[in-house]
Amino acid sequence: MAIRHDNTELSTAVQDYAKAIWTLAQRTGDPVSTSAIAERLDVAPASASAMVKRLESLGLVSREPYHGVRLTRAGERVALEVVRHHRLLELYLAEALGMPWDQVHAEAEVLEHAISPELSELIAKKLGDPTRDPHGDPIPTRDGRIDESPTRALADLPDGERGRFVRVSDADPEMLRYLAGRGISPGDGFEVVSREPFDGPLTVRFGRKEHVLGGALTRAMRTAPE
Amino acid sequence: MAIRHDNTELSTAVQDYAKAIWTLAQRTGDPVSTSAIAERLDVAPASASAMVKRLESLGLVSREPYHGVRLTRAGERVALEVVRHHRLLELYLAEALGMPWDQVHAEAEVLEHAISPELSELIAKKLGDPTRDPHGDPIPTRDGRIDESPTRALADLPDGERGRFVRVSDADPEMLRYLAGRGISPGDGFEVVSREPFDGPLTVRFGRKEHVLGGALTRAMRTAPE
DNA sequence: TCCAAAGTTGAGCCTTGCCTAACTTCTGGT
DNA sequence: ACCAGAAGTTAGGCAAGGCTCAACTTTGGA
Repeated sequence: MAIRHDNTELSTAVQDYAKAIWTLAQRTGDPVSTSAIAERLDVAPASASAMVKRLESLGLVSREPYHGVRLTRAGERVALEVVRHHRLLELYLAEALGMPWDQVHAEAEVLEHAISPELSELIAKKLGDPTRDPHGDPIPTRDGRIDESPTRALADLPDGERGRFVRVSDADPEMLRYLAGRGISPGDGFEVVSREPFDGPLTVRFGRKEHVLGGALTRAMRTAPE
Repeated sequence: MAIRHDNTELSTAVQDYAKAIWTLAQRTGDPVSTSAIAERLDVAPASASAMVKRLESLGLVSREPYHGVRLTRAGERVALEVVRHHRLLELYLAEALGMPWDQVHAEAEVLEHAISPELSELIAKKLGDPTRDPHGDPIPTRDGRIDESPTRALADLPDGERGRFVRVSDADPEMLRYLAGRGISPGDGFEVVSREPFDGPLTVRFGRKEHVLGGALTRAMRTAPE
């Protein structure tokens, strides 16, 4: 039985499902529910159910009917390869080609399915085999490993807590623009100065400057201990 | 009636048909036959016939049943955009990323359908808005113009003729490797020293060195007057 | 003028990916 | 311990995209 080492024969839909399942499994490690997949990919639950069966027949997931789905090692490799492509591309487009940050995600979303493994390695080499993309997300290695130290949402930190802002979702260009406009980037240290009650804004100091940041934003911003 | 300025909504098959028709029309300018398209794309004539009707309904070709097909201006724009993408990508992959020449074509064949107009312009800018790709093929401009000065096959030149080797088909990696290995590149001047009869090899001088080149090769090598 | 080659049409197949509707299974609150 | 509602699955279907073969029509050169 041949083991698949190349995603090129998998439809982009299949790759997207693998990626979605991987992402959803990230937080908890638990099996991923059909409805979560359906919601994330914006399809009907029945469609997700059917596609998941397809992935199973491809050996990419193991499935316990009614109890969710997990990626097999093969499925994880597929997902990590897509994620690696995506993050390398984001970094490359922004850094080597000067593409505006808020366009980078959409472009990578398409190209991640189109580039060959060879090209992705050339890009990685050109970038000096980076381990993080511009959003602070870790880049899986060629052989399917990834640094997944857990992070906490900025919104969940108590007053006075210090930490390092490590990453922010790449899916919302607005946030990127907003943070970039304020000079805040992944890697920066910070201290939570104060928080308003009832999901109110946080006041956070980055370097010398204090910023007042709203709820949606501080929930998207992930932090690590200093 | 909206004029389409973006290929992204056209399937890659449609784009490939437009490109094929454009390429086939290059030599003669005459309408392109169904069988020529079918052969080039390696499908049955009936398939090509059907697809061509689809292109017609998209306004990309005008068709005279039984008498071939021509690209409309809109169709030509589509084809030229794909060709521009392809050639920019080839150049970029080879030059900026150091991808081996013989892989460049296959990679570009896929990516030409995936990159956004924005990315293609960033690439063009990075390359200094080049007018020729590594094979010597002219690169269409953003607005759909292309330098199409006619060329002659090296094989067709008489003894003693001088000229400039301007381009070679990018479809055959073998030829590229072979020529590169001998230090012959598009742009080089040459003189035909002698030719053997019955489709025999040509002896051609490039700079100081004389090379003996076979029929298939010298038919693929296009030349311009010095 | 006639016939072979080229082109077209018709019928159909297969894959992908999605949907809705109806059914089944699970789960938590009483 | 039960059962209602939530979550998941199956069944049936549809539309688009591309392709095939077989049979028919048109064309154009000998």
